[in-house]
Amino acid sequence: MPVTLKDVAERAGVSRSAVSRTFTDGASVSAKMRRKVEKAASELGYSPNALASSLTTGRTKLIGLVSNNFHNPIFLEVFDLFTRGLQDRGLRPLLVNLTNETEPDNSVRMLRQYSVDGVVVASSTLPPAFARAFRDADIPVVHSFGRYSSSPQVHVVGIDNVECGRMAARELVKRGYSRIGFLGGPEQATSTQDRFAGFTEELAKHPELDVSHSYATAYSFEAGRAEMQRLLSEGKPIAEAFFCGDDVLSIGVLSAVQDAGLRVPDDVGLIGLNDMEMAAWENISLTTIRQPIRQIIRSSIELVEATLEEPDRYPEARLFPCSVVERKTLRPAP
Amino acid sequence: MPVTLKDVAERAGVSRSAVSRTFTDGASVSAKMRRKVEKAASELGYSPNALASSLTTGRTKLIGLVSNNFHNPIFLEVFDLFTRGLQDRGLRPLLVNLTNETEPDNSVRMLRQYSVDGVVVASSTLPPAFARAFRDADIPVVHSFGRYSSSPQVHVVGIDNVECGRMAARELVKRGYSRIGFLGGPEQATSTQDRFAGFTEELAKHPELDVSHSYATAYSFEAGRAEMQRLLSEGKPIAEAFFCGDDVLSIGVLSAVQDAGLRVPDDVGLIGLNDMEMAAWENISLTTIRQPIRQIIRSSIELVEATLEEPDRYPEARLFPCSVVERKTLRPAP
DNA sequence: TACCGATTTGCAACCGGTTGCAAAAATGAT
DNA sequence: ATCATTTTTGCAACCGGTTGCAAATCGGTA
Repeated sequence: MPVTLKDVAERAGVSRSAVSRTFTDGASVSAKMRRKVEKAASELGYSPNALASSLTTGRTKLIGLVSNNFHNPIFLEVFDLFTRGLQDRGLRPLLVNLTNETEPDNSVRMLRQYSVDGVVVASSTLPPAFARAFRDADIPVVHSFGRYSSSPQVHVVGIDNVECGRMAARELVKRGYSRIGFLGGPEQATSTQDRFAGFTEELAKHPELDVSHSYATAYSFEAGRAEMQRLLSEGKPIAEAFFCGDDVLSIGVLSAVQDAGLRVPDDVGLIGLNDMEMAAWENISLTTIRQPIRQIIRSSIELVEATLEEPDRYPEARLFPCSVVERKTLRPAP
Repeated sequence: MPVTLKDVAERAGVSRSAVSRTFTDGASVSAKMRRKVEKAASELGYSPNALASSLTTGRTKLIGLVSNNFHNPIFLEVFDLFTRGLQDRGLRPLLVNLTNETEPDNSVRMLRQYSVDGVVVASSTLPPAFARAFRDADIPVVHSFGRYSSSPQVHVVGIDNVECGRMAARELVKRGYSRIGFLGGPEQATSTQDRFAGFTEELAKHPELDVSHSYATAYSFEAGRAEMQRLLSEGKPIAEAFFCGDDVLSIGVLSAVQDAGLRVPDDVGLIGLNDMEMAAWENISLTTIRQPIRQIIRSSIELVEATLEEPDRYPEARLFPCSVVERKTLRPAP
């Protein structure tokens, strides 16, 4: 039913190769030939089959976009930026939802079956081994928001989560809090682990402080809210200020705190991470650490594209600096 | 480099057809043959090339997922449900981000080039003609959240937006508001138009009421906030209660109202539409009309799958009922 | 053992394109 | 007009699979 190369060739009275050449740029076709073919093609409404051509060219222009975070609103922006960015370069995002799955095997097999040119793993929770599985299958891969390592085995683009942990700690210390809490995302998430590591490392310089920590089960509003409710219900006094693993957690925490009749920042201080759109809303006004999402995604796309050209490119880590955005959920420094 | 059918056939000492058959279910292969082939295949790490086979079978299992709403958090859930649902059925979502584009031509061409088996248009703003362009190109299509019509030309799954408009109007009348406002999404969006139509139709029964309307430029927090700020800055008294086109708009409106020092629901009443997760947050507690997202998406997937089997299936509209969820942004009925 | 029908297997053509190579046509110089 | 050179074109093989058909094998029965 659909019109093929052969149909166009017959209509134009030329060989199939001629038609193929007019649709591949850089090929040698005379102006006259091109006109003939284009006329026939447009009369028939022909457009070349990308998958058939991928068989011989070895390029599908498909990029696997693998993520496991479909509950954090920041990821809507992540998907928006990734899909737009890829489209603008003529690449097609094949979306893989990894919810409830932590082994790479299925995704690797599936994306190999579809001959994707490359893969972007967009996740701050999956371990480096996950992205490595793609490289081991000879699929170019970039891990966005992944764990930084001084000797990365795959390309990583993101932030230095350990440094962010330190940054949050310094901010809380500066403001004179003495009972300080870490309320992280899932304990298995690499970003949680790294932020916690930096946080405690920095606070170890201040042994007089009382430091506690706990974990939410996910990077989501509900999980943050539930974890704070649990802390409050234990009856023990909670920390004066918390570094929450992520803005959406912070906002959940905020709602639990307010429900309990406590005031922010007077009774409880909060600092988040991400600077999502909502953090700036008037009735939230979350003090947070800004993660430069747009730059990370742009750079990820550039890197994956470069890796398509040069598959054996030496693994690289690209880190972008974060900074504190001061709003209204931490008390001022004394 | 990657291992092909031929490699496996040679290793197992059988014909290529034999290998092909062991990997297509329903084909005639003896147990002995199957064992031989599977052994060779697993030794070589073979997995069949889905795109090559699509050439002869005519099925790619790719489904185009087309959307233009990457700013409304509800769509993160929409993408989550769609991708999971499609994956569970062995279908692969090829995501198309339509931001800033309203013509279907590019998407149709691109998705035809990739031989998608079907398309889901997930958008409450695009007109029926958009989805029709896919059907005109002989691509099975389902329009999710699209405009209902008594004689649909393509499959539509969603809600009766006109009825939702009526429902909101009845709710506001019931509570005794006399100055009533409609604050919709973009004026071109079909959902905005339909909700407004139902809303005014119902209010026409109460000529004593003072009804006004205005539009935000997008279904987003910022747009809702900006539009309410504009209304407030005009100096004229604003309505006592608003039907906002969508929850995320309502929340933007809410923040502008609170910034202005007004109290909800005492000074201003709000009713939204969607019942997104955030609407239930304690510090928002939005009274809203619940749209059954999960059912709509599940049904859309079932319908698109059915249409793959039966491309000439008669166009169908599937509508799901909505209901008011009462929280704290409307005053109680007198 | 010979014969019959049912299964299983391989051959070869095909899906919709691309591309190396050699033949054909066009171009330019003399 | 001739010839050398460059450009354009078609042939045919190939990409990685599938499938109709006929030949080969199998199992059972007479």
